[in-house]
Amino acid sequence: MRDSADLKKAGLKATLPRLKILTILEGAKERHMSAEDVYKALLDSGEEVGLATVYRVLTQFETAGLVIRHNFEGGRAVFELNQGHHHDHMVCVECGKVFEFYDPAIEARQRKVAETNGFVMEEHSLYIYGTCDGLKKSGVCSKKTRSSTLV
Amino acid sequence: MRDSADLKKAGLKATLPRLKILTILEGAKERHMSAEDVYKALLDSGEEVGLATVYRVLTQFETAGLVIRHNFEGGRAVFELNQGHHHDHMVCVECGKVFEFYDPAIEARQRKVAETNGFVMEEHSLYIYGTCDGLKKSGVCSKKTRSSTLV
DNA sequence: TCCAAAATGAGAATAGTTATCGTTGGCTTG
DNA sequence: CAAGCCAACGATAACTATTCTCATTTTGGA
Repeated sequence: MRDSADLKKAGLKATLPRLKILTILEGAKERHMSAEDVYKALLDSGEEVGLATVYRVLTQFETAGLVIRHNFEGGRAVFELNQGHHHDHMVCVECGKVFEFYDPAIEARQRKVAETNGFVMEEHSLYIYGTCDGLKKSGVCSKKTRSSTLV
Repeated sequence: MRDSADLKKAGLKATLPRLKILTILEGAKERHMSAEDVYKALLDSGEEVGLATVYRVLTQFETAGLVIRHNFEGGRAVFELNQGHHHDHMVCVECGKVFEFYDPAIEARQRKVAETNGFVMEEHSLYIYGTCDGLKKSGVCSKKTRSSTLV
């Protein structure tokens, strides 16, 4: 559970809007939210926070390492709390759900490729797009209209 | 060298704007161009093509499999001619240059991960962001202001 | 050559995001 | 505990990338 101490540690004042946004990110059922999603969640819980502030704070959180920004297909950025352990993503193009995975072999090969080419890797992103058919059978994929949810 | 035959094979009329755009994509020094880049290149070579047409045609080319669209960090889409052989990308955050690579082991592991999780993979994208220090020594990295070129 | 259908170009419209600026609030000092 | 400074906020304007609209022009076949 993050609180004002985490904000101060990140060099940010512990203001009300920042704490509220942090709370939303922690309590959300979907770990990956767009700025708009966070804004709507705030409104739904009766909080008065401007959209501009949401964008501003999310960017500050990203800079501070508290959240990670993703640019999935579609041009809309999504954010997730940085839980410390790196992982990659599989995005279902049918239902828009995002699944996380970690593969040591892939990580190792990426470092190898960068090194071999004299490239100093700062970060990397790997997204697998497809349909969660197998998962769908178990009720996970709710089959919304394609690309309506995927951002 | 692509020509009107390739367009017809893709189910597209061989119109002048389409041929011009194809020519630009083939002749460009940078294989990865944004719609704006293509538009400017057309103007520079004295061609009269509207920006809307560039966007429209690039999307049609993508659908037809002639080009591949990438969403690098920064929210701007870039396009490259589809040369048939799949590859991933390393993007230099200093000079904006894009390097391509192909690693069979990574490809195999990705398929494995998708399969293991009951996920039917349609496509995937792997981007490594960093600095081409080693390459820079050999004069490849021109060290422009950071992120001005990277899109 | 003629025509219908498809494509184009100019500009309006949209979506997502960032910048501006007067007001508010957190926090330190007295 | 009050005062004040500066960072942060909220509303909204501005911006960037992209798509849509629609009147005009091309393309490719009859």
